[in-house]
Amino acid sequence: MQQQYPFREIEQSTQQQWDKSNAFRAEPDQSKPKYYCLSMFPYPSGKLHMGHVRNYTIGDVLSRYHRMKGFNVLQPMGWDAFGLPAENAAIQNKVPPAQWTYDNIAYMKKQLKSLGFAIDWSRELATCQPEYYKWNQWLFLRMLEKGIAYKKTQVVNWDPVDQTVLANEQVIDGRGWRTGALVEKREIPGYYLNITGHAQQLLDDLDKLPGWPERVKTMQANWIGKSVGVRFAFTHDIRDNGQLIDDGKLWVFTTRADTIMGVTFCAVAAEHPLATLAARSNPELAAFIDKCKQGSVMEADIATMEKEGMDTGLTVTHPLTGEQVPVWVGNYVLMSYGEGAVMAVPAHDERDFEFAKKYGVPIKAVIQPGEGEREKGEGKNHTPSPPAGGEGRGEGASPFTLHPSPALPFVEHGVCVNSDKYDGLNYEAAVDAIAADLKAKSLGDKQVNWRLRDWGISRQRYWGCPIPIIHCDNCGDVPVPDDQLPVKLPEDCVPDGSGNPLNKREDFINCTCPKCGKPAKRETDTMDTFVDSSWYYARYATSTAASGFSDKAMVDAETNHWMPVDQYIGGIEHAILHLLYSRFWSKVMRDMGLVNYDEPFANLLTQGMVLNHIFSRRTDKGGIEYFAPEEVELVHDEHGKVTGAKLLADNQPVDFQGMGTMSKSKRNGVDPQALIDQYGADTARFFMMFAAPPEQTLEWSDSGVEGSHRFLKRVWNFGHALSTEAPTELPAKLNGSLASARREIHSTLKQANYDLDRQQFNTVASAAMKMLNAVEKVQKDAEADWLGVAREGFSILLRMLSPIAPHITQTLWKKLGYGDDILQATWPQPEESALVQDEIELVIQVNGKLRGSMTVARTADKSAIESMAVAHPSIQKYLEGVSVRKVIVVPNKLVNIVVG
RNA sequence: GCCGGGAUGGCGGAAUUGGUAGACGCAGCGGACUCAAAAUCCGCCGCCGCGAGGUGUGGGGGUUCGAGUCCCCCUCCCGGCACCA
Repeated sequence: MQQQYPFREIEQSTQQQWDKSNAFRAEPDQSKPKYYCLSMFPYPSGKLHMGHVRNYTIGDVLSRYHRMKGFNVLQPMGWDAFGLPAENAAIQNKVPPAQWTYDNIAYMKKQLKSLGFAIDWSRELATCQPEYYKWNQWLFLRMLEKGIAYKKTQVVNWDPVDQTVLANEQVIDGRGWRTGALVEKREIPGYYLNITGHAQQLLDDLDKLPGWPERVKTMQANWIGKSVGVRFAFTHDIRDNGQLIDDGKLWVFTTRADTIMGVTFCAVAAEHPLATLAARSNPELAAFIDKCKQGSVMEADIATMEKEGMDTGLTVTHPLTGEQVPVWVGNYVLMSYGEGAVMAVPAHDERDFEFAKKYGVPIKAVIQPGEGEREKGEGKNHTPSPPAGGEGRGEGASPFTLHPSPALPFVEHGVCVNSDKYDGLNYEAAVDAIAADLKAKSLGDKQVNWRLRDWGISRQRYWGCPIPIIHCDNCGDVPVPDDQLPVKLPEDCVPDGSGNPLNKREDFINCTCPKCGKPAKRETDTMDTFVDSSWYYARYATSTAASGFSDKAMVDAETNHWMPVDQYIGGIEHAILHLLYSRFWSKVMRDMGLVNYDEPFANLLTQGMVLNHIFSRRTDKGGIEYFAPEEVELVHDEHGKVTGAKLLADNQPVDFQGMGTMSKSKRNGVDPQALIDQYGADTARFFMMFAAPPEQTLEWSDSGVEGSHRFLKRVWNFGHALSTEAPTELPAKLNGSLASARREIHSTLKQANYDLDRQQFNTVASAAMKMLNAVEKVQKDAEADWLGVAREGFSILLRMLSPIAPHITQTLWKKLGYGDDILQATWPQPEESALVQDEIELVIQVNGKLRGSMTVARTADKSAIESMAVAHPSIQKYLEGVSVRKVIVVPNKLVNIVVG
C-alpha cells in the first residue's frame, strides 16, 4: 500500500522547526567564507506573483546549496514599501497608504514563509519605516554639504497621470515609464544628485564586474554614453531686437573634428534659438518646426524616418576657414543632446550625406583611407575601423594601394586631404591640431560629452521619504539638523487624487527655522523611490545583534563584513536604473568613508520572465476578448501535436496568440497561492527550477507542475518504502549490475555538481529525477545487497534535491535516520572509485557514421582497440571492397574507421 | 537602422574542450491492474521506410577522420537602444 505524500503537514512542521531554531539567522563567522545572497526586494503590491516565486526560489537554491557547501550564508528580505500604487489604492479604497502597505507586507510575508525560504527574518526592513528612511535623509544632507546634491529649477518631465516629475530615465519614448502617459514639459524646482560626476567611474568600474551578464554591462555603458570630441563655435552677428543671440556663437559638438574642413552646412534642432528667430519671419519654416516638435519619437519609426530639413536663410562663419556656412533646421538634431546643433559634413557622415543629397547641399570630401586602411565593403557597408593601435592591419591585408576616391560617404577614420595645413594628418593628429587651433582662437576645445544626466530625486508625492529641508523667508532653504532626523512622514493621510496631501497638513508643514528660529515651512516633496532601493542591501548587512538595526549609524563594520553581495538576483528590467543608482550610491558612501567596497554586487543573475499561453477571440464589436488558460482546452491530432484550442464553455475555437508575460489584461496569470495550496511549496519550487534555466523565460505548464508533483510523490513513496527496511551499510564489494547502478548515481551527482556551480538548475532537477529512476530500479531488481546501494543513493538524492525541495528532503532525511537536520549534512561528492568501469562500451564509426559498438576492457590499449574494431562483425559489410586508411581512437568514447 | 542573444522532436528543454544528437520531463500511443474510472505501474515514441536502410539540430557553403558545437554568407525570432553629432 502506498503512503500518501502529506505535503501540507510536512511543509508546515518543517517551517515551524526552522522558525523555532532560528535556523537561518546569520551572524558573521570568521571561520567560514561568507556568502551574501540577495534577491531584489518586492514592492508590497498585495500578493506574490509568479515572478517573485521564481526569483526567490533561485536565490534560495543558491543560499541553501552554499550553506551545505560550508559557506556562512546571509539571505535577507525586506520591502520596497514607498511608491505610487499605495496612493492609488488609497484613492480607491480610502485607506491610508501606510495601512494598505503594512497589511500587504503582512500577507506577503506569510506567503514567503509558506514557500520555505531560508531567510534571516531578523533583518527584515521596509523602506517606509522612519528607522530606515532617516538614513536617506541623513545621507542626502551629507551630499548637500559636499555639493553632490543641489537644487535647481529645470524643465522637467511631468507625468500628467501620476501628477509627478519623472527622471529622464523614467521617460520611455516620450511617455511615463509607469503610466505610459504622454509626458509634458514643466518648470519646477527640485533636488538633483550629481551622478554625472561619477560617470567615468561608473563606466570604468564595469570592468570590475566579471560576474555580471555582458548585456547588462553594455546597457549601462550605453546609458552612460561617453563620447569624446571637440566643442567649438561658429561665429555670427545674428541679432534679435538688437541683442546678439548666444553672444554671437553657434556652439556644436563633434566626435569628428578631423572633418571640420568638410563642413558645408550646420543643422540646428527645432527648439534652437536661431531656428526660433528665423521662424518668426518665415511661416513656412515655423510650420516645419512645429512638425518637427510633434514628430514621432518611437525608435523604430525614427530609424527609418526620412531626414528632413529647411534652410533658415541664416549663415554663420566657419571658425577656421572664415567661410559662410548656411544654417538649416534638421529633424534629426536633438535639442536635449550636446548643444542642440551640429556641424554637417556630408562626405563623411551618413545622415548628413543623405540630407545633402536630398536638398542639393554641396559635398566636400576631406578624408581618404589612410595607409594600410582598406575600404571595407561597397558603398554603404561601413564596418567600424579596427581598434586604435592596430594600424589597420587586417588579416591578409594586401600591400597598400591608392584609394583616390572612396565611395561617399566615407565614415571611417583616414587621412585628411583638401584640408590645407591639416593635409596628411591622421585622425588623432588632426583632432589634436584642430582643437589646438580652435582653442587659440577661444572658439573651442576638446570635450567629453555624456548622455547620462544628473538624477532628479524630487517627487511631488505623498508616500515617499520626506526631503529634509525647511524653507525660511529669512534664511532660504535650510537643511534639517541631524538631531531632528528623521523628518517623519505622517502615516494617516489619505490622498484623494488632487496632488500631494502633505500640502494640506499644517502640522507637518509648519515648523521653526533651525537657523533663525522664526516660523518656517517644511519641504513637502518626497524622494524618488529609487533612492530607497539604492542602499537597502547595505542596511541588511549591518549588525542586528543588539536588538534590530542601529539608530546611531547608517551602516557599520558588519556591513563591510558581508558586502559586497556575492549573488544578486532579479529581473532584467532593472538592468539600468536600479543597478546604476545603487552603484552610484555605493561610490558616494565609499567616498564618505562609510563603506569600503567599490561595487555593491559582485555577481548578478537576471532571471527570465514567467510566460503563459494567451487565448483570445475577436468580439462582434471588433474588440479582443481574452480567456484564461483554464477556460480553454487544447485540441491535438493523433501524434499529440496541438492543432488548435477551444473554449470549454461553448466548445467553439479560440485563437492561440502564443506565449506572453503573465498579466491581468491578457488574463493569463496564475496565482502562486493556488499552486501552493494545491501542490505545496516543494512542487512549486521544483517546477520553477525544472522548467527552464534561470536566465531564460519560463513557460507555464499545468501538466509540467503535475509532473513535478508526481516526481515528489515518487520520492516520498520510495522513502517510505526504504524506511520499512532495516538500515544496511554499503557492502565492500558489489556485483556488476549494482556497481553499474552505483556508477550511474555517482556520475549523475558529478554532473549535477557541475551544473549547480554554473547555475543551471533545470538539469540539477533532471539529475534528481534520473537518480530516483536509478534507485527505484535497484529496489525493483532486489538483488542481494540492493539496500546498501539504494540507501546510499537515496541519501545523495535527498541532499542534492534539498536546496530545491527542502521540506520533503528534510522530513525523509530524518525519517530514514540519515541525521536530524539535512541543513547540517555535508554536500555529497562523487566517489572516484564508484565511477571507474572495468569494461567500457565504445562506439564504432565508419567514416564518421555510427555502425556499431563493442565492449572493451578499461586497460585495453589503442592498437588492441583498433584491431578489435576492424574485426568487429557488425561492421564487416562496410569494409568490403574498400581499404582502411586509418583508425582514430577517442579514449572512452569511440573508434572511427576511415575507409576509402 | 545599430548593438546584444537566439533558432535542436508534437511541447519545455539536454548535449563541459568538436566525438553515440534528442538526457530529464510533458503530451501522445499501446499494455497491466480495475466491474469501470481515477491513481499507479510497464512498454513505445525525431522524420521517411514493411525492412535493410536513409535522413535529421533555421537555410546555403567551408574546415575536419568526425560539426548542434568552429569559419563565411543568408533568413527569421526575441531583447536593448541613442538620428548622440
